[in-house]
Amino acid sequence: MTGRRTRDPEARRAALATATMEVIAENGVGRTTHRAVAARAGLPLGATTYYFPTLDDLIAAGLAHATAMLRSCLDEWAERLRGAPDLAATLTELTREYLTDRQQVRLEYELCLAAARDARLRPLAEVWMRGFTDVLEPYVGAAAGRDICALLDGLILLTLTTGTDLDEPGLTAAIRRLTGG
Amino acid sequence: MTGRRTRDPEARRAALATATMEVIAENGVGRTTHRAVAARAGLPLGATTYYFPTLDDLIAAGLAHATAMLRSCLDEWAERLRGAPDLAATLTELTREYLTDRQQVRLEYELCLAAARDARLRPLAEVWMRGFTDVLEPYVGAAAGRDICALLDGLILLTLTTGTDLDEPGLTAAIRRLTGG
DNA sequence: ATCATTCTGGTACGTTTGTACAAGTACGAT
DNA sequence: ATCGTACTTGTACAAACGTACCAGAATGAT
Repeated sequence: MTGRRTRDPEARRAALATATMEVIAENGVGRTTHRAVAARAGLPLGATTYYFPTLDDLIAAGLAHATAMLRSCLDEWAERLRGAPDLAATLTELTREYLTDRQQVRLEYELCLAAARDARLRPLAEVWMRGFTDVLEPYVGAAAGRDICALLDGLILLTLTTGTDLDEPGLTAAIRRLTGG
Repeated sequence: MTGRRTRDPEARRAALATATMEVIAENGVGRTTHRAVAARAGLPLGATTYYFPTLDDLIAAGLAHATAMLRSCLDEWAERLRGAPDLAATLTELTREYLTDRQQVRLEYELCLAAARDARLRPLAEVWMRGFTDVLEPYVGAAAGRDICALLDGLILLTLTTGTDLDEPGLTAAIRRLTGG
């Protein structure tokens, strides 16, 4: 606790990671540049290379920050599911809420695609992929958990690419079927 | 049928679209450049801007070419399903085969993400999204068709990002559950 | 107070980028 | 044969790129 004002390296590092995440969500990994990140963070260009030697490092930091957000999102989901009387209905509602921030949703798929192309990023992508099935597992078992996760991912992708809305009753029914109900 | 040898504008246009598709699959939409496409097509740089005024046009042509391939892929799937005794098992087998070419799979998700970012590309993405559910609809109905499509998309994404193999028996069982069997 | 260290911010470099263009070549119509 | 049009290709250029670097300011240790 030093009460700094002018200098705060950790805050800068975090600000750069956040800004990178936002640029990735907006422009995609492939169009993420030092200058765009610096501008969004309100920091000079040199700050990006000072804290992250290469562009790949910067992007990895942005994606890591994104997975940290996803993880906290998962924690919230886990808690909401804990006391839920109707698992399928609750999952549907959570999905609906998740879809309100399309920027964030795009980010998730940017992460997946980046991990598909660069194996070093796979641990990050698995936080989301495996993390969600782990949340579901106690309720429905490992197999159904993975299936439901896949179903949600696919439906989210569908609404994202077609710009349509989620068919909530249909989703609830599908989840029930997958749980063997 | 003119038997040209030296000049063939349509062949060049097609070669550029194909090359663009390949570059997108390898590097992603965001890292697709005129020069990379020209090099892969074995054509001079100027050819890219002659046939496609801007980079966006070139990329759109590459994605359109990709959807054309996806459509023919869908046709093949439709035919294989037509005489299949066991729908779920056949779909699992088709998915397994589809996953052998990861480059092509990545391309599909590049298309989805590009469509999510640029509404003008949505008609292309819908060829795949809706096309597959249309193939399934006669067998399982519209709702289950969409759910199975989503399930497959999600599982394909999972295997793509984690680098793992498909759980074939699990997929077959999940499809059976979604069809109400 | 001094000093080594760490952080800051601006500038600079060589490369790669999208796009424009001009000079030249092939081809269909006449 | 010739002529206009369509195609070809190499080159050019300004902008943006990743990265390197340096002079200085702030900081903690002494």
